[in-house]
Amino acid sequence: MAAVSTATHPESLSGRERILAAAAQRFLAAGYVETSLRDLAADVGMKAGSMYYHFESKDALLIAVLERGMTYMVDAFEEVEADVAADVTAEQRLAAHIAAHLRALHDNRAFTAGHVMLFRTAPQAVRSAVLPLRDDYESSWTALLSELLPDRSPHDVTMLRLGLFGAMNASIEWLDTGRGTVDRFARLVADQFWNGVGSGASGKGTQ
Amino acid sequence: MAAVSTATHPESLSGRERILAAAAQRFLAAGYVETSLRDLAADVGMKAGSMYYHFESKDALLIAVLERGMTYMVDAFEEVEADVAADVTAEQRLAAHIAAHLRALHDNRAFTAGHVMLFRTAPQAVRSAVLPLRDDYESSWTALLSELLPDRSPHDVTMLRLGLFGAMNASIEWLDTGRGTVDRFARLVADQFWNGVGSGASGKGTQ
DNA sequence: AAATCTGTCTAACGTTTGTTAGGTAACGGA
DNA sequence: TCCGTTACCTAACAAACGTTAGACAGATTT
Repeated sequence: MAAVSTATHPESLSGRERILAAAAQRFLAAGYVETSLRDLAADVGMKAGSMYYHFESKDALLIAVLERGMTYMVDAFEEVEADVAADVTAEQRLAAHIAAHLRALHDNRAFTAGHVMLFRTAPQAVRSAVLPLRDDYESSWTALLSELLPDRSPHDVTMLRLGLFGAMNASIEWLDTGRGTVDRFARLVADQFWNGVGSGASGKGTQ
Repeated sequence: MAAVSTATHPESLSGRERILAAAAQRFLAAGYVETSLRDLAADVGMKAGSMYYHFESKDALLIAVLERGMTYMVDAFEEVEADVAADVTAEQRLAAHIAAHLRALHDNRAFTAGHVMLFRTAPQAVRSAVLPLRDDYESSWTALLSELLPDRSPHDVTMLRLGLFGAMNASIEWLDTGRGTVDRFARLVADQFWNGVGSGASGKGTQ
């Protein structure tokens, strides 16, 4: 499990943690290149040069942010696998994972959403540094979906996973944070993904 | 630095068009800020200053790219509405729109995918310039889904649309271009969205 | 032939950027 | 008391950026 929630007591954190939290927020809001180290330093009450005591470069700072973001996601996935009862249906198990993914995404928005938004355009060196963790998470999901959908080809499973990721991850662009909202969207996605939207009866039963 | 392969007949296009095409490609591949006007000029065999004869600023160039991208999408939508037969089922009509969206997305990848990837992080002035066109497209889809899913609340319809957009648009990050691949993914998305993935019979009937 | 328009180039400007070298105050252990 | 470590600051560096003004060749128009 990773570090503490930075949201509450910013002044009690070490310099390194404060930089990390501010960086995640600014990177997500404004993008990596458009965030200057001078602005970032001002956020935590430092001067730009001082941050090189904590991070060896701007790229290293981004790597730390992206890695923490992905760690949150991996932890959330494993937690569900550990907690889920043995007798749940496939639909329930999938719904639990969808809810966990979306909660992790919005709870530590700066880091996790940062990862989703920034990975693609990050410098090559940064991408390959973060890739292993990312691959871990993706293959966890692939394994899960393969197990739940035994009749589907591996190729279909991959595409379904990518489609599901797209639907969930895009929510960071429009979904207002708030547990109620996130959980509601999670139920909608899970129901839609499993039962579709066309059948007259939309599984509102689990309300 | 290496020059980018410009579309088909680069030398037959006007200077303005060549700049536009190269900009769309570079913006998508590398991002807006990380693309310099000097690199861009080199792509079309010019010097940076010369491009100010065609565009009044870098922002104006981005606006032109984003607007063209969204225009492609709007056109694709209207074309389906015009062509679709009167007696098709709701599922078929939706499938046609999904296929059209995905085809438009991948056919003019530089512009349309550019729009999807770049809008969120574009400078405020750019975003508000492109917003009207974007809103047009989104409300077309909202209207369509409301009509196809009369039992759903407007709020659910909006969320379903956003989820569907997320699933489709994320494909520009991983789907290898190629008509066959795109159409196959379109069928998968349409079937999954309408019928879900849980029912033992996965509507492979339309193969 | 003269004048105008078109499309490009050169050369520079002011600004901002990531990064580094060297300094300094506070503090804890020997 | 001396020493080393921790955590910051100051000041500067070279490079890259968007943008502009002015010049210039070729075509087109008058």
